[in-house]
Amino acid sequence: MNKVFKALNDTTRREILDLLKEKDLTAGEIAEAFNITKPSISHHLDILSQADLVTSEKRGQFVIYSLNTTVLDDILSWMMTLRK
Amino acid sequence: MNKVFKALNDTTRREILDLLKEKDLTAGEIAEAFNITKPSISHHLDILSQADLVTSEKRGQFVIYSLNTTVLDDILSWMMTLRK
DNA sequence: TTTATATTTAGATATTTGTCTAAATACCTA
DNA sequence: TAGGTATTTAGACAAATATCTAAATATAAA
Repeated sequence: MNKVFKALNDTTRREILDLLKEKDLTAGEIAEAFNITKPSISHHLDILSQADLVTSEKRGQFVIYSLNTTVLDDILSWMMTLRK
Repeated sequence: MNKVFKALNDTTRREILDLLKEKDLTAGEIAEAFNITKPSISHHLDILSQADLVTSEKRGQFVIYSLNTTVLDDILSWMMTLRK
């Protein structure tokens, strides 16, 4: 759960997930949505990947990112039991 | 949501919440559960308080901490819509 | 093969974070 | 009031983090 919480602890990364909720996007399309340089967005995507919150697939010159929410299940159930 | 995610992004703090799920505890009782100095635990409790994940009440020399899970609601619903 | 586009890697830097020790504050009890 | 216990505050420090620029890599197109 550590890596997931770490990945979620950043507004930009949470907004990236919100974007990917709508549809898969290339790294460049994601970067265009923010006032941050591409290398910085690439770094954010790497952290999201490490947490398995996104998956990526290379297609030609592009890298397409997709949302993966299955890793949220543990956090969700932890929070639910915390609420009891 | 920022402060809550920040507060949750630490194993010690999440374990403090787990402890408080069982029953209210004084700062000292919480500190005893960890191999960390009391000032450090106090700092963690401060971060949890700022996020409103715990409330505290002074009773004599003691400060009693309680869990407050209502601030998790926003996060929970955000995660649920992310899963769609 | 050369040039252009998409993305990541490397390295630097300022800020934030978790931890510590020492000191301060607050309350209780004799 | 004096001494003891509980907790927090202050200040320091090493490690982690978010960001940037410059360079490297990979693919596509001319």
